[in-house]
Amino acid sequence: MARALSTEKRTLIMEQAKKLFGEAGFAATSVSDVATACELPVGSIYTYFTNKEELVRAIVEEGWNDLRARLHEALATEESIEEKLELLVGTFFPELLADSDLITILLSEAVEFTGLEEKINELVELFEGILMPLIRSRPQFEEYRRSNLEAALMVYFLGTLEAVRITRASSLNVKPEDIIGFLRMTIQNVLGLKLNN
Amino acid sequence: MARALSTEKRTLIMEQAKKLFGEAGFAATSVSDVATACELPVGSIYTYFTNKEELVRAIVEEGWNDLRARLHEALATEESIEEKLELLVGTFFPELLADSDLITILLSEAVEFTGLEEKINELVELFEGILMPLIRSRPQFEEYRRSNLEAALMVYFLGTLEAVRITRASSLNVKPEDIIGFLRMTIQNVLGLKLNN
Amino acid sequence: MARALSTEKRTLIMEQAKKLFGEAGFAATSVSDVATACELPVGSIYTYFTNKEELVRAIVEEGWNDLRARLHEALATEESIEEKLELLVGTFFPELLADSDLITILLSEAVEFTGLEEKINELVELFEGILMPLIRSRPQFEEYRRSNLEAALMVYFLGTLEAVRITRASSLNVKPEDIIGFLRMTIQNVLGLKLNN
Amino acid sequence: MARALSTEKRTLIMEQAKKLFGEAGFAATSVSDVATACELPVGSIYTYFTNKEELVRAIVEEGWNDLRARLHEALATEESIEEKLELLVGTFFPELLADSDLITILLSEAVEFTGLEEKINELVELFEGILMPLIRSRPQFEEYRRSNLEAALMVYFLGTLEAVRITRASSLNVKPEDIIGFLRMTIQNVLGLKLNN
DNA sequence: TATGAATGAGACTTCATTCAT
DNA sequence: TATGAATGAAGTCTCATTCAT
Repeated sequence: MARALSTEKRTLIMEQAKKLFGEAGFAATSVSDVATACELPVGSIYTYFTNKEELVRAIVEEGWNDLRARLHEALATEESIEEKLELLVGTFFPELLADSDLITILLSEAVEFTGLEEKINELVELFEGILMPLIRSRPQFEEYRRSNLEAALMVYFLGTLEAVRITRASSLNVKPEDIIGFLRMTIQNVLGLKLNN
Repeated sequence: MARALSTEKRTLIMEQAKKLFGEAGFAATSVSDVATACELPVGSIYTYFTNKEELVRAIVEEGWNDLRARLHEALATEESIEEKLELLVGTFFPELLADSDLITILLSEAVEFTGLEEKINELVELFEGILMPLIRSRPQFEEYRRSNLEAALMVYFLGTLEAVRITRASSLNVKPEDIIGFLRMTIQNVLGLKLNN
Repeated sequence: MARALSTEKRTLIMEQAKKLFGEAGFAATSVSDVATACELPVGSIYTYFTNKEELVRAIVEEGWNDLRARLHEALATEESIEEKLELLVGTFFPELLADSDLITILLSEAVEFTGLEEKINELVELFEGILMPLIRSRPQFEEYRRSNLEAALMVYFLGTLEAVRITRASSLNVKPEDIIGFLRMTIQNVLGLKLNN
Repeated sequence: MARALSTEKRTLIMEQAKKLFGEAGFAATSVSDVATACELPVGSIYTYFTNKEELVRAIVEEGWNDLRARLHEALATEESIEEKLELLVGTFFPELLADSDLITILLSEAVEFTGLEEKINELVELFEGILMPLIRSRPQFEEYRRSNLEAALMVYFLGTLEAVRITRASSLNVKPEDIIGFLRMTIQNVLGLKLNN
């Protein structure tokens, strides 16, 4: 039998590519760059990925699936709205924000191969599902219901991601913790809930 | 005597390039593409701009300066916080959001040539300047002061821009008006101000 | 003891390769394409054939040998010139023309690996052998004898093959039957023989 | 003003490419090979031709157009069928057959980019136009009319071209003159005309 | 100043063949 | 014997920029 496709090699390629795409950008990183970083011949990249696009797609998809899987698993164990929101703000977002390469890739050029749109949609729907009972039960949220909860959630999510990307390689002194802090505060103030960190 | 460089040509180049960069992306648009769109020889691009980078830089800089100039001029005529905020939310942002090419360019790939960071900083500082008196005067905003007003503003601004970019070529049914609506509502609720549209 | 190479597999490979080489061309068909069409691993191709060239060679050689064997066998049972020619025109050529993949391979690119030249020579000699008695016996064929019977036969044979190849994937409404019809008519008119279909 | 596209360079590229495509085949000749033969950088090939396909296309088209133009011009000055046929057989075909690179290219792999089909069609129609009056006037050609004059002409034309191609790099002692001789003899015998060389 | 052909590095990708398993 | 991952040379093409005219 021939050598089996090496999971390690595949992982190595994805790691190195993610780093390079994140740091230098998708367009600015050549397949050769990736190969060099892996100390692998160029051809090998193509035994693991059909082409450059598939490579980004795989990076994003596997990164996101991983995050989502852990989120849904954790979510299943929590009952109250507060606990669920705390999970998002206390665990999911910190994890996501720590992965600035993934964020940069999600946000930049390759939107077409990256499906940012659908990922955001997913989060929006998840959040809506969590918040709906609350919103329905309180008349003062009427306005949110009528107006665009969707727009609001997009702004918060995308703003959070962008803030991390921009902040990253710049002199700005805003840190992921600050952003998480803001999100937590907003949830508490706007929804009138008390999260217990 | 040498003829002066034609302002018209320069403007034409910037317009066409902005359109192409916005629609297809900076990396995916060649200098020749720009020349073709202008019905101008490639060489001409280089008599007006040192290189491709300078061209984006100019597009972003002039677009932004224009926006900023009009904003500051208008701001000078308004006195109250409410009026100033209304100006931002009722005029500045709608104008900015209408320019989806500029937004796409600001946000994508070319961050390095684009100075998104400093533009956001500028807005943040402007906003802080407007809000500071209010925040100082009301103890319940204490929390905002300590925590990250900066982070908050970045999330709102960048989220707004990203939402427009993502929404643009996608099936999402969120529209610029919805986003503006959300911003206005947020200002009113969070700051306890009444904007009169 | 080592298992013998499977004849079935070898045949399968040759069939699929012939189809692909015929349809898409030798250069445009990769060894992997062949393997895929066979639902066989690439390596298998190389246990049956030294390399891609040997594969074409084998396809052509075996296809041709088969045709020739049947022709010679049949020819042995026929006595008269008329019967022999009828065999060629009524059986051999129709069979050959039905195999458009073989024809395409014989004629295209890979002439070097294909030995078209010698195949044509073979046919020419066979034909000359059949016709010589006739030609010698009739003074009006003098001209043919002096001039180039060889050239004539090459034109007829190669023209027939090319016509089938060209006709194949095109809008031309010439069909193999038409070509056979033309050959039969020509034999009758030029040689003054009556073939009885 | 910039340098004008050099006709000489374009011609040089076409000449070298024609030679290489003719000798080694289209697939076996790389664009780099062409560039090297021209002592030109690879990029330059692409300032004169969109891609490799366009290059063959241009070679074939210009070669064929040239031939055709001269043929039609000459044809216009001839009145009788005999003179017209003599022109074809005495001038056009010899010229075409002398250009074995063109013939090889026309016949091999690149049929798709080469339009052999339409070229043959053109010749067939031209010939039919010349012969029709003759055929209509003589009852013994009835058979030709019903059956496939088209098939016949295709076999003669394609056979002629193929014979030259095959003959070319092989040990066969059939020469273009022999083929032309055969064609002339056939015309005289079949049509009962006397061509005066 | 204006032009656009010229350049050549470098991008992505394919593929025949080998060889570890 | 069977497998199919590994390889790396080579192929086609693009493109920012220069510079002869």
